Amino acid sequence: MEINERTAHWTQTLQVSGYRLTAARLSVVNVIAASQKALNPMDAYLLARQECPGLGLVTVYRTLEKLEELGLVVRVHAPDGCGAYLSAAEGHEHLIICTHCQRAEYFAGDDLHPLMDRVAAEHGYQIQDHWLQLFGICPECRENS
Amino acid sequence: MEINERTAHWTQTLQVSGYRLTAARLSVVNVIAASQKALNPMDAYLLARQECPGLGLVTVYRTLEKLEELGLVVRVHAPDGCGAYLSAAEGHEHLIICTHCQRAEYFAGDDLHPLMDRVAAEHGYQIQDHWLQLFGICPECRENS
DNA sequence: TTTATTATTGAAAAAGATTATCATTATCAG
DNA sequence: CTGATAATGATAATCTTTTTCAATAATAAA
Repeated sequence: MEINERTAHWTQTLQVSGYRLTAARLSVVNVIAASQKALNPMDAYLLARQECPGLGLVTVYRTLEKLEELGLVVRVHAPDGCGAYLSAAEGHEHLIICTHCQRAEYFAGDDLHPLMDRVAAEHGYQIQDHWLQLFGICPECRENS
Repeated sequence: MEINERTAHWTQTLQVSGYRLTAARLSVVNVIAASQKALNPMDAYLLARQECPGLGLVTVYRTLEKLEELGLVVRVHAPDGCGAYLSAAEGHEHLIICTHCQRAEYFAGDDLHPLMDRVAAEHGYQIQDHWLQLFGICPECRENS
């Protein structure tokens, strides 16, 4: 999705959901929607402050919470931290994350449902969700090292 | 692996690695090695205190850190928390975790290497690691609800 | 066994990250 | 414009994890 399209979608969703469009909130929306990298609250705070100088870190936390609740962003879990956020995928996709710079991309994987059904049957679990994530070094970071 | 076999293996590995075998450390080893569930430091602390009453929470953190460094336990990441530890699998396997009770089991999945190679090629990432985790309700928790 | 070395311990404090409180401000419907 | 109130940012409070440090206990050497 185009960045402008994404920010438009997010602001509209916020508005439709009864949330107000404030300068602080929009600065966080812009930063996250435009980022190719998973950002933690402090990252997002430092970037968004360039657009909204008075911004408080607490507002970043609150905005991320709302965006997640609306399904617009997802929290990214990685070996070195679990507090970063990324624009949500369209449809369910899997993630590949750069362990150097947190650049993340979605990919459409194999259909895991046969596997999930098999494991569910063999172990007796009722499966609710799954994660498939790859970790590695992105092309850009490979060059810079 | 049998629990006794596992604790023997862990204590031996600790010793061979130059670590001392203390009552506090062994109580944590016993608790984690015997647990079917992923335990966070506080869980492990409360259980291990039954065997070693004077135990301090800090020692649990330190012991888990060493066990992880030796590859004997792994840190489990889940939507509701990323600080729990589980006995490591023998060989690389994937995880299925109960979102109610943290019971976790390993399973041998499909070979993901073809997928990983494809994604690596398409996105230009040099892949280092991957996670495949399923989340659901274990048989026991299903009965109790 | 006894002793010396030093890794380990637990308590307390510190640091970091996240959440709650609250008076002030700003958005938006009317 | 104006009023209702959602949202803000500063501060404080929580919670988790790490650091510090003197006392203790495990191990190797005598």
